[in-house]
Amino acid sequence: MLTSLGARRRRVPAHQTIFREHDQKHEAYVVQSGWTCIYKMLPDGGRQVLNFPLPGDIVGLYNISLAGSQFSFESLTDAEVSPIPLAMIEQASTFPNVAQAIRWSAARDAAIIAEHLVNLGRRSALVRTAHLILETSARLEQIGVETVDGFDCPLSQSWIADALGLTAIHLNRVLRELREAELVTVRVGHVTVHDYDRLAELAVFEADYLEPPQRGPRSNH
Amino acid sequence: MLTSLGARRRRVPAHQTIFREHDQKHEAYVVQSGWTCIYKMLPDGGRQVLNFPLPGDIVGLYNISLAGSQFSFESLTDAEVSPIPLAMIEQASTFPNVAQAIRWSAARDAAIIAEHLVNLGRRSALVRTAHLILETSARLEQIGVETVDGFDCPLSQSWIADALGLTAIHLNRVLRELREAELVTVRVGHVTVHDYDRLAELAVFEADYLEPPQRGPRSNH
DNA sequence: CGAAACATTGACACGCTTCAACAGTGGTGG
DNA sequence: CCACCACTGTTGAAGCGTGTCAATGTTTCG
Repeated sequence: MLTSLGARRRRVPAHQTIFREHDQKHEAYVVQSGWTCIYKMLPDGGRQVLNFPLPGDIVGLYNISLAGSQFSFESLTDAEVSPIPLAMIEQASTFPNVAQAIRWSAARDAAIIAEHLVNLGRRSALVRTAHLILETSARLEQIGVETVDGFDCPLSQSWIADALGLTAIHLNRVLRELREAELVTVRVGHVTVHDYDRLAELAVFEADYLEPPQRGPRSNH
Repeated sequence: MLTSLGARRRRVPAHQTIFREHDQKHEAYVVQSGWTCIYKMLPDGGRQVLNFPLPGDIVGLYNISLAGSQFSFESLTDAEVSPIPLAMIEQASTFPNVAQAIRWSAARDAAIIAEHLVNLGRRSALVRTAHLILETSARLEQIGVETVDGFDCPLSQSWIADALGLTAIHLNRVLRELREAELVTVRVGHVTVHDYDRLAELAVFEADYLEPPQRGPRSNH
């Protein structure tokens, strides 16, 4: 598991920046506990959240290949992260398991961000809000969180809105609509899913892009 | 150079699908010539373009780490692509130069798609159209195309609109606006840049995310 | 307790989509 | 060779989804 990559653990209080856009080359991190966020700021003060990395996710893998970081990384709750030495990534090949784990993580991140792109480009506010909720639910389930009727979620409406490319005000209205349709209720620290099936139908949600590759019969080669 | 990765070259006529979303595990490709496109389709017929891979770009690197492809890959013009054997990617570590090149390509792709996410989430239609034009110009310049006053560009307004999350109709109006502001003219096969500086100012365009890492003094480690 | 962050609601404006119509262009087959 | 068709581009009018501005309630936390 990737969570075993980091020998050191660093405790990070809530709402602290771990690295910032345009920072010089530096380490990658594995999130060990807590909720975090990667985002880009615009000159006009706008903010676009790229993803909410959860425990087990690697952040900043590509910082080592670019001149500087392309986004900021911040804790949303109290969290723990483990720095991954640059050398381990550049020489990951000598540890095939590590190399495989890193490739899988990178592939999954790319798939998530691509899905977010589809979300912003081609889905209505209602549908993409539903989609993000379901994606988050599926990711939590993958790391062992019980999500049958919902899940604890520390995200404020501002953060969710910044991930969905909406204003917080409009997101609030969208959440009301989802609540009044008895699909899902998003409250301070908790998301309650009332009707998973109808929610998934609304969001046209397919979780396949989050799943690890099949361990079954290998393809031809 | 990555363009030397592929021993075989495959000619592909315009508007041909090279691989499709949900296809089983298969090879990655290096684009050798021509314009191509990666996109995802929605059940309602909507289409979101993720990127327009150009010569030198690697496509489908992550297909090998996921159960199936997450997007479709198609030629927009007559093109040439070189398949990269799966084995070469999985054992890239034994060829440090190849491993480094692949990491760099993956990092750049991630940076481009993240920038597209910001584009869709937080910029107006006018600004993000300008941004895409400038990004394309910068990428062409990197591969040796002369772009001082513009560049040849086979993209139809439909394709551009599907990359920007707009309708083709609205994109048409946006292009008219850019033309009437004497910033840039987008025509059938050619983009003419009238005033690069004002266009870059409008788009708040910073090309740093496209640049290779500095070869200068290394950071501390 | 007080302050700051977060959530909620209303009214209004505007950007983008939708629907509809038509022109230009290139390719194809009769 | 030309008529036709599919695709692309262009324009107008109207509707609606989302943003903006403003105000108030609510929760959290020092």
